[in-house]
Amino acid sequence: MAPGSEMTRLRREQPPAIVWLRDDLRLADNEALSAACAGSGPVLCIYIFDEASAGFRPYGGASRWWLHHSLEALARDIEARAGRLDLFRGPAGEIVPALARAAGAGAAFWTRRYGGAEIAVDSALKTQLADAGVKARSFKGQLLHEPWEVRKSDGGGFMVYSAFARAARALPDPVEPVAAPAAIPAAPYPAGAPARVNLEDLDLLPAKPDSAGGLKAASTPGEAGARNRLAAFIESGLEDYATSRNDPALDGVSRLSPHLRFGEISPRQIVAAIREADARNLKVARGSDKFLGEILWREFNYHLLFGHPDAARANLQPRFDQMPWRDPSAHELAAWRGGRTGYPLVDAGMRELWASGYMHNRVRMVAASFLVKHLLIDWRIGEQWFWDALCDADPANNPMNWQWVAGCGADAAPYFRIFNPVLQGEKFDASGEYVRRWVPELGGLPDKWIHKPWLASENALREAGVSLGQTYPKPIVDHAKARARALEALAKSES
DNA sequence: TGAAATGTTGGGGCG
DNA sequence: ACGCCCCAACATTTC
Repeated sequence: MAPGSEMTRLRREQPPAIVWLRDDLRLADNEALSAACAGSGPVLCIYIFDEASAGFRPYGGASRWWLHHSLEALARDIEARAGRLDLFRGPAGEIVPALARAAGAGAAFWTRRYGGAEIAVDSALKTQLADAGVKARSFKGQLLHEPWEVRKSDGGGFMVYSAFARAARALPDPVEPVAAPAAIPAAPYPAGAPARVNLEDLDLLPAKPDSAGGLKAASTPGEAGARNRLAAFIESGLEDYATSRNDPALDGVSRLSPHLRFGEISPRQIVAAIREADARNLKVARGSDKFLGEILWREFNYHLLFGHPDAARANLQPRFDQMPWRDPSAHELAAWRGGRTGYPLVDAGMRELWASGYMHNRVRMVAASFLVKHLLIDWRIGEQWFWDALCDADPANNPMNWQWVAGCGADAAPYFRIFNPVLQGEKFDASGEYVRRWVPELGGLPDKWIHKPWLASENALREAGVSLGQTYPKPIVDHAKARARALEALAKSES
């Protein structure tokens, strides 16, 4: 048996394989990485920070923070297996071929993406690399099933979630996740290749160090953090998931969304872990089924993105193009963004978002509905804010969920389905714990008034130390009037 | 994964 | 004892 150093030497004489990591920042269940490591040559692991290619949407601030730490963790994990992660900045369509040429690469592998601009870059690249004699191959990894694998009987794509989910559930479970490669033998960095950058050069962290404080406290970006999060959720959250998921004060959801967004964990790994938990403990069946349904909402949103690459801009239902959105005033936009609308549940959610880069899903629906329906502001304005502020903002889920709330999406809530933020609060945050956590100036109010302080008596307000209009705002719109206005606007847009 | 308005039913107070 | 009314509770319809 040749000593390790001899094997390394022989391996380094072979042409290297490039693994282009994008939204799959993990070593386990990464078929592109495994394929590269299974070859006879060394491996060039690369990440390209690309906001230069046509149609690429710049990352939001919270996503940049997460990405920074995720790349940091990924580089460390790769180095622990004798590999190296090289970072680049610029248009991927130029960097990858230039690198392949300089390195004399024999192959290039990556995990598929589903946005319009991303597909355009990847498919052009595949052709270009093949023409240059480089074996380019893409893999499934971001989804359980490719959009073209879940089809209606007429071959078309689904526009209704329940039908999509039924079809997806009828497919065989995806293959078992593949293990992380034992070693990722680094190829020497080739002379004449595009210039590498340091992580710090990408400038992904906010200028004011303190503004990321809430993010740091709440999460651990990276593959190990994702794995721990999943294990903790299965251990303590899965059994009661079906009900706990609606209570924003509880730790009742998985909080895997930012890990999934950057591919630190794959949906295949999640499903495999759920199945295993099901087999081990019968009591989690209900929760795991519900959770699988949420994973399938994510799949559905990517399915829609694949069929509607312009969905971050264009209404999926064209009749909404006539919707008479109001020109938002700076004041009401600031009130919504800053959590000062006077509706405690909305304000708690918007403050959680700003402070932590996350918002509980139940509250996302209410806060989004408030912007679109109570303030009659174009959903795209809210979508952009969430894109900037959410660590988990991704090109499929963020636009599709906003369209769902606004009523213009696929299988959307009917436009007239208008959330009452008071009733939603009383139903899902009955104890007011969530509101008190994020809107502490209302903390002294009794449960009865915590979601509608403007109806409390002068006396109750005084005892709680609340002065409406001073320590906490009065509602910026009246619910009943705003509801009537929204319904009227819809009727107008349909006429 | 709505909320509000409207309709229906039945118990109980009351003359 | 009976009819009338009120209204809570639930069901259905509408937005």
